[in-house]
Amino acid sequence: MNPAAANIEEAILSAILAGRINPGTRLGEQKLADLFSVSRTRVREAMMRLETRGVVQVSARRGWYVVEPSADEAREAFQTRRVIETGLLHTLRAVPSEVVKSLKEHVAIEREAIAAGDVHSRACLLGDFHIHLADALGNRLLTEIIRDLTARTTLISMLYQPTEKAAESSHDHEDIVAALEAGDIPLAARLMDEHIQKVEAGLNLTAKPDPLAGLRELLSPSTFAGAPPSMPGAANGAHGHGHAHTHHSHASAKED
Amino acid sequence: MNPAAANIEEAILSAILAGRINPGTRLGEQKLADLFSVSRTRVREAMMRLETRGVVQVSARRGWYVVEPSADEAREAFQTRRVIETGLLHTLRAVPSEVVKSLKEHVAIEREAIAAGDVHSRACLLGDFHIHLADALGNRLLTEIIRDLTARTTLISMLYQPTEKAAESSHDHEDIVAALEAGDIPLAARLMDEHIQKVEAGLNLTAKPDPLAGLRELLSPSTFAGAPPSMPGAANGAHGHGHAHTHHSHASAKED
DNA sequence: GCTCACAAACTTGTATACAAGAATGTAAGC
DNA sequence: GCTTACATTCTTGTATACAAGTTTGTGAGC
Repeated sequence: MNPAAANIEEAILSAILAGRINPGTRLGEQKLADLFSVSRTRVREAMMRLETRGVVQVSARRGWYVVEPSADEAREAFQTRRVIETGLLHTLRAVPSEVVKSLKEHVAIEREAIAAGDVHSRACLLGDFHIHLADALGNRLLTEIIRDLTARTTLISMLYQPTEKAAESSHDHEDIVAALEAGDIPLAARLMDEHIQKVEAGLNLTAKPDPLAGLRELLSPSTFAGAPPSMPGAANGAHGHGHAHTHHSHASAKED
Repeated sequence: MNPAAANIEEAILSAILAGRINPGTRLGEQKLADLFSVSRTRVREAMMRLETRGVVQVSARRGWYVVEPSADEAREAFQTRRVIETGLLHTLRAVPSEVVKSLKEHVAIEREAIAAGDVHSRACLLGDFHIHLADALGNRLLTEIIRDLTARTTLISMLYQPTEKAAESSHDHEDIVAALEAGDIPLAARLMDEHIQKVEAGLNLTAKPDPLAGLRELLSPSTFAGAPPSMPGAANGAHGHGHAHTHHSHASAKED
């Protein structure tokens, strides 16, 4: 595969996994081409690959956009994750001690990031746990599948998750690792199942994603100070920033 | 997505699933472009997508080739299928009666094809069973993942499977459906696990795929009659077609 | 007769030019 | 002042031309 195109692909995917790119973000071909110092051809190649992997979409002659999964797609993604990750644990007969060890280390790093209030790496690490688990088994194919799925669920969380529950997720991870260490694989599988269901249940899938989310963010109170005078078309009720809307998107909303 | 490119992609994928394309087959850009009456650009688009999905590979300035999975990759693919398909069954609490019904119909069609000796559609249907099962659950994402995996395992079977075991596979399918109908989902999951393991065990993964398989086929006895006279470089031992080689590839070797 | 070096043909890799359409800005009409 | 029609600009869609490399074919030399 082309190294340059692979770089772009990987850069975008890992940015999504890290919660640095919001769903709905527009990815212009020329801008990416300039940024990576390659021609549009390469960028298009990377984008088409990402489209196949389900993380971006093209709108004809308008541009490439990071996907904004619908509620239905969100349910499918979570169901698929449950199927695969519990299936993974069920299939195992024993977990190698090195794997348990590296998972414990991962959880420790998670806790550290949470304790330190490091929102950014925390979000990244929480999603990474599952990838790490698959990776530890040495099945590259399965790892890649879970990685793509995690990118999806990360975006979903950013769209539908109203609150942060990082500590809780990390606690779940800890329990799963403990069960694995104790050799109680059915328990681990059950915990994993419950964990993913819990995360899904924490989402507000009835609230449709707000197509204006990006704009609203720009109009939030903190940025009002620097706003240009006499903003035209501020056809809003006068509640300052109120806007009774159940949904709000925030940068590092990833939870799992 | 581009309709023309999507057609090419789908045509190639379903040909693989049907066992009509052998692993290692070369897919020239220009030839495909002529065949589908599109430009190379579109063909390349489809090929890159298929590469992302793991069914073709490009060899620099030589061409695109249908993948020939290594023994390691074969193990990964089967492990992944076991994980996902048993996970799928384990996750279920109940199976809707319509799903059972459509699965029974599918198995009936399988048996018919086998009884009629219809090698071609039989191979296609056997792989289709699993896709059908996923599809019946209405999860498009999961269906697509299993579809791609099935393409992989089909190619693997064509490379490593020395014998045909179609009837056996269909019998397994029947048992699985029976368990589902009886509502005994854990049993169905166990049967599925055993089924996939059995298919994998039926492969000869120690025998390295023969890079000359395609050539050997062309030199098989049946085609010898019409062979051009005084074939140059027939540097073979004089055993007619013997060639003590553990592996031989045949067109419709798909088993599952 | 066999091997090796060179040339020709063929195939993918990449960039670029231009076409087609969408979004935006502008001005005329009511 | 507001709406609507049109022109402009920006972005992707597509094809094509050429570059780069691989394979095949040919002939000279031993």
